Amino acid sequence: MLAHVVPNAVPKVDFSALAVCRGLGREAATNIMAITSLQKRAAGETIFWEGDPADSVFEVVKGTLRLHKLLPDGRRQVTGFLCAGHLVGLAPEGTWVYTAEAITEVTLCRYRRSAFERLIDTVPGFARRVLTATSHELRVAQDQMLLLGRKTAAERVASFLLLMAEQQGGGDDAESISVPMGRNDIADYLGLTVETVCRTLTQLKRHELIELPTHGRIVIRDHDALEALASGGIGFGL
Amino acid sequence: MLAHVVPNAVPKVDFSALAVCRGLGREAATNIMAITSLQKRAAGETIFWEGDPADSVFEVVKGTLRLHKLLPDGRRQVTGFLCAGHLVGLAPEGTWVYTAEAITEVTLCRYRRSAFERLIDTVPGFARRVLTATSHELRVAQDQMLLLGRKTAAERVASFLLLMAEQQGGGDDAESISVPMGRNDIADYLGLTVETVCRTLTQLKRHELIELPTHGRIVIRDHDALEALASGGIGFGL
DNA sequence: CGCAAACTTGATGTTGCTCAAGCTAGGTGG
DNA sequence: CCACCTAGCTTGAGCAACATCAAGTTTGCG
Repeated sequence: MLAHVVPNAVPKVDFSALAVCRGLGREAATNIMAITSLQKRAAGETIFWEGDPADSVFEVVKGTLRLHKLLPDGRRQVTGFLCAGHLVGLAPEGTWVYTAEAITEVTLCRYRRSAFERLIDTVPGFARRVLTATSHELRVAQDQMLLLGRKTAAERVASFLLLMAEQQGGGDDAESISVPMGRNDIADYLGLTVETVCRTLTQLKRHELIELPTHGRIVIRDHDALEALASGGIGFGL
Repeated sequence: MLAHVVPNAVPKVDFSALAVCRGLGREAATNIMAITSLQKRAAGETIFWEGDPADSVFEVVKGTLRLHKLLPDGRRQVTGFLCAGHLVGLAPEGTWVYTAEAITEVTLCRYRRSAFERLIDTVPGFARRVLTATSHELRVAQDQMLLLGRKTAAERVASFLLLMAEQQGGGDDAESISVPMGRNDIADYLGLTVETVCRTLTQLKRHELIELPTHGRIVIRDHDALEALASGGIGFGL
């Protein structure tokens, strides 16, 4: 309907499929659609920078985003990867507290923050949905704190692979998962270096827990062993 | 020690001073007070365990809580310290995702979750307040991810001291901050060992950035230097 | 005053980082 | 269509930061 399309024309999108709309009535969904605009960004583009004024809320419609924070000397921590259905910018801070970049080509749905906040106050059930989403992010962040503070390199990589597998809602055996982010991104997400991530993946391959068929794809051969490894169980000499 | 107290029987607590009430009208505050119960816990007591069913929301009224997660082999990550005014248990998960323990003697205000959720849906502005609080937790968690993933031991300890100082809303010079948690807790919060925390504190003392007058108290002598250190600036040979 | 728990300090060990060098895949231009 | 070229990936050797192990030392409490 009133959805503004910026900057590239984006073909038919089913607005009622947007995550923010799920479970809401037709009228509420219409309210939301009325304040959206769609954007398409190429892989590698920056959506916003840490420190910039934040007047929008984004929903990822398609593709994958990477969020990160920097130290003055350039050390980087990736705080999360967002795939379709995730919201970013819910915090009522005045400025962004991380930088967001597109890993793949990305389609975003943008809401003006002020309008979004009005919805929170007026649409029944909407606040609960947003609160649930934020709480889930917080829970994930706490799991990541355990990983970063206390897990070994092998445990971190195993945890990451399982997280990716789960996100892609796979069955259990012989999952082939898509890994759109580069080794550098994985390393900065896990608090390791590229080299350590590579070496660990190679080891996992050698032990036949995974396969590395092509760039951007990893096959999980032994889900159970990865789980055991991820939570600090058996070591496999890793 | 499990002093379960009916609200009205505890005259000394000013309910309208509870964090959840701030900014709400008299009627809303009355609604909230009607669903509370007060608890007092001794230092060292566990409030709830990771994995236990979570049917409550707690507000810390007095004292300090410690939240942590465990790996099967006992490695521990402290995910946060909560002092007066903080809420815990907002996530709509069925079970607790961390363990909460009292560091000092603690006074808690307990809300039944179902009643709390009804407030979210019915009291104007309440959902926003809760969402704001949760978003803030998330922001803090992301800062901690940067710390755990990318900062050196000295940077972590400096960051921690500044965080404590800020929480106690001090002025800038010669702050004496209260550090109720033990070295072990600090270590598990920062992803270090007790020994490393001790050594680093000793070094900071040697360089006259801090003083260690008594247990449970630290004096910040050079706030600026600590800030520089915390964000990876100058090294001070640390 | 004595005791246990927490803290501090020292000596040694190991994980993951740094630096350095190939390797591979995918994209580009001839 | 193929050769080249570059960015990203992989592997290796040596090293440093922090962990581990092992004593002391202090503190607070009974």
